[in-house]
Amino acid sequence: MDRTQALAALSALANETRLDLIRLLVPAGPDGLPAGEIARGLGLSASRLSFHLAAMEGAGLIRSRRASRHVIYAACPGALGALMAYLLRDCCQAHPEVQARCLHPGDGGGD
Amino acid sequence: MDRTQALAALSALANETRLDLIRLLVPAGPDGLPAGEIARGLGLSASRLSFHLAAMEGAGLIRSRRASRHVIYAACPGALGALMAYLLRDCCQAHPEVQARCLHPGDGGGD
DNA sequence: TCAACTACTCATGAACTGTTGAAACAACCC
DNA sequence: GGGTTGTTTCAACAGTTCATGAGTAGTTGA
Repeated sequence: MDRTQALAALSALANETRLDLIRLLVPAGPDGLPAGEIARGLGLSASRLSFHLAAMEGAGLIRSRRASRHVIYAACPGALGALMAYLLRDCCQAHPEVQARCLHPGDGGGD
Repeated sequence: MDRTQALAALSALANETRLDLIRLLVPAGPDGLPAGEIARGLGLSASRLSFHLAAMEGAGLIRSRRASRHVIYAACPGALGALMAYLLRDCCQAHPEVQARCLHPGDGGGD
């Protein structure tokens, strides 16, 4: 993942609705969920959901496929992991405290 | 780290200038760097730098202290780690593929 | 006190983001 | 074909973000 992709992914995630979207899609796994079900699950209008899904897909964090009249969306766990790897390694140069706090969030004081 | 803090941190990081800022400040460690040196290092005007520093500090990703006529800024590695822990655990529910790609970015195919 | 230095604040305008509702498109069933 | 369901696109609007430049405030040494 390069800087441009990381910025796109961060921009995509920096939104409450889209964070909810990830939280819903990640556990759904590769089978994903149809747009209508996502809209009902999050209480969003169709056009609003479509806007946010497009933003997420444009950033490479989710992917879509058509299944008859439904469009199924699924998270791309690899892209999410790659973003975190970018933040950890490229941005923070694998700083030990960042890494420790990331892996063991309960430890240590508040920074 | 709760959702509101995570959104603030993601919004702060979703900007090229501020990503550069982190990249500069993390290796500088707890000693940090004075604003003027950061401005020279990144080639930013004083007001533009101040705007972005305030955004980062508001999100809790950096902290400042006054040292005579200088203001010194330093990264908060704990906050960066906490953001990643939030993404990994709360958002992705510690999804194994996300975690694996985060820790071993070289492995596996493109997602 | 003054000048020099360092950093911040503020107003402005351009560009971007996100919500809404209407319209359009696509696939299905009768 | 006509109606129904599922989804996307579009235009309009409000709100936010960001770059710029001018002005302001705090610190230091003469």
